Amino acid sequence: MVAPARRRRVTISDVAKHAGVSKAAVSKVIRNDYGVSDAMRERVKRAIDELGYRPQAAARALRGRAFTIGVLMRHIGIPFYAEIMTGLVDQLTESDYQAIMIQGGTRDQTEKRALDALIDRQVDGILMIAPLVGRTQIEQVAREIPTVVLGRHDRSPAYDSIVDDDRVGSELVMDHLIALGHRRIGHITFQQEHGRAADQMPRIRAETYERVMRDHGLAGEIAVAATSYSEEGGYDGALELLSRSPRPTAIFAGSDQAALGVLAALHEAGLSVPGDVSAAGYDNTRVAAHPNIALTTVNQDGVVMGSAAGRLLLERIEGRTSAVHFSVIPSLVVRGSTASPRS
Amino acid sequence: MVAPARRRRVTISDVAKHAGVSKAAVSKVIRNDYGVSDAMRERVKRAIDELGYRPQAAARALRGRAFTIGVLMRHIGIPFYAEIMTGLVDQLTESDYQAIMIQGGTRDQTEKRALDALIDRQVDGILMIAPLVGRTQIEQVAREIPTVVLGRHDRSPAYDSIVDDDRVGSELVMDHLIALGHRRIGHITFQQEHGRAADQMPRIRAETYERVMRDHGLAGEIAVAATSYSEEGGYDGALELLSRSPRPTAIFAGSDQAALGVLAALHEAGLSVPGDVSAAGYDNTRVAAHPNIALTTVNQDGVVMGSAAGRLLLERIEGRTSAVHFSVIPSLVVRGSTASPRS
DNA sequence: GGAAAAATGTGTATCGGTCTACGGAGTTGC
DNA sequence: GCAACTCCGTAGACCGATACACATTTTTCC
Repeated sequence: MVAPARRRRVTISDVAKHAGVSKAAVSKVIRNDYGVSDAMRERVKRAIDELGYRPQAAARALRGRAFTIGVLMRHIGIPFYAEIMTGLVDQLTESDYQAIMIQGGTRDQTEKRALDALIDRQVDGILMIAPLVGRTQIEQVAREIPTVVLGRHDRSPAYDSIVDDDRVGSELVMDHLIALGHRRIGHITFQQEHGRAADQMPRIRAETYERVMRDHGLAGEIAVAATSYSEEGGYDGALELLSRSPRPTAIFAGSDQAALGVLAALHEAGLSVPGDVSAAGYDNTRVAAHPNIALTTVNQDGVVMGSAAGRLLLERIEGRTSAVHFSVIPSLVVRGSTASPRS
Repeated sequence: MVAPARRRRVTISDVAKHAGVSKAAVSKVIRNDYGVSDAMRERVKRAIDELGYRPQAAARALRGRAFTIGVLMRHIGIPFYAEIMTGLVDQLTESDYQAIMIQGGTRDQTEKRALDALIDRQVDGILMIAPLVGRTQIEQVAREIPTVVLGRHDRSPAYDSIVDDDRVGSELVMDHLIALGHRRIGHITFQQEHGRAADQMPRIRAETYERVMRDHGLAGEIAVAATSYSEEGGYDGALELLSRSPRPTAIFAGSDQAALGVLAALHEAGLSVPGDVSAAGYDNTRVAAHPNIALTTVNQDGVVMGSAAGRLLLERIEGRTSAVHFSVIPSLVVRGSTASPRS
């Protein structure tokens, strides 16, 4: 058994010595800086290969860039976030930047801690996915680090934002249900913990639901259960809505997760879908397509959103200061969970 | 509109000046080092609070520790990984360490790149979740950085490992199916790309399946479809198994994802579950519990595994060099997707 | 052919922490 | 009362890169 022998990592000095040039020259080659002859480049590159040198991010960060993009998300395991990451990673793969992720959790405080952790690690850019913290806090961060916010409808000159057009998406669902002949349509929304949530996505979906109802003269039929976008939230919300009399003939859940809870509640109540009650969600998560679920839902292209986020971040890192707001138009995916109500 | 005015971050020197002490003293207080009087500690802590100082990880990393744990995973959006992270974060929350995640993707090469990215970022410890790279490569990493591997059955003195006992889990499923009276039981496994996969989890599950079949005198009924653990893999594998004549009365898929594909294939083929064919999975993912799916599966406690990973990493960082191998005993969750075959 | 300009390479301060070595004050022991 | 020891605080080298200033060589242009 060999002793641990934790041998020292190869540094830029080693490369310089091995190539017989200065540290500065090596650094220039690495960064593709101006003032390097072809011969020098060749020579240094060979030395780098021979020694297997890779620059140390911490040292670079201290002086220049860390070549790191930080992604703040509530939790991994959310299928839609995975799509976003796919787009982001795809976009960054051409560049020298690497994406790292950190979980913010569902509480203001833990999210703040995670955000600080990213800042302390000197990331060059931050992508916040549906952050909880207030707008002023985001702006404060954005003043120091290029920032892109995904999934919030408040705009700011300090950062870029990417949203799905939740008004359009919600209208698609509602128009579909109403065209099928539904009138008693319930909605399940997410009751945020803190602050003025007016700009947040659940609020937009809920408001659009109410507006469409009113536009069709169904103001009296409006029924909103304010729970959460989780499966439990959908379950509880469905129970609440089903307890009304007469009960709704359709339920529009603000997220697919919640819609899964709705389906579970309907199943337990012995109600058939879509025979007794139609159900629709939002997000077009993977599982919604499964034939045992077959959920009508709204598709927002997470991959496109993620790759846009990557592009915007790189632009900002390169120096852009004007804010860009990017909106993705969603589409309706009709499946077996919706049909005309029994007359 | 105010100019960007990107003001300089508060550094340890600022704190030292503000408190009227040396940098070294501040550093000692931060690190809880020996040789600090109560008065000094008090004074420095107040200065830190007043200035809102937070140490910069890059600078710390260069000389000491980065207080960062890196987690390498194939992809986020896998529900079981989310459980692991919950356990890990929970364990680390007491410490000063932060977990960051990075996606390795499904190819050897991209995973290597992600792993290098973590190393370049000077993480103090690495958790590899079901890594693709070979054992020798892992050992090479582990020689330099405390490493815990989750989900691989090969052991090494160089790193700690955490596994679900896949033999036990697979036996639970198989014993259950056989007790119900099934004899023609098919299995869907994951055909790894590279190398000797003997120590990898899919292989263990497949081997256990075959062993149990043989033990019950069913060697002639063994039918394995080698596709992948994804939903597509399950779908394709199910089609392959169902094309046999006579067709199997039960399918044991190596993962819940694959089992979802099996259910989809059965649905499309017009076969009822569990009437015509029983189906079982492995992982007890969230969706398996949904009444529309109701999948019999194996539960492995991801939270426990994640928190164990955190504990082991912290221990190694503190200096432990002996290897620890942690095994979690899974349990069977019986749901509606399995029943006795029609006689 | 010589001055100006451009190209190329090097020396070294610097980023923000950590950590070792050391100095001075206070305590203990005999 | 003096040596030995402990305790507390500071100075300054150092980690591994970047980037600025500058020296030297080469090219360009009349």
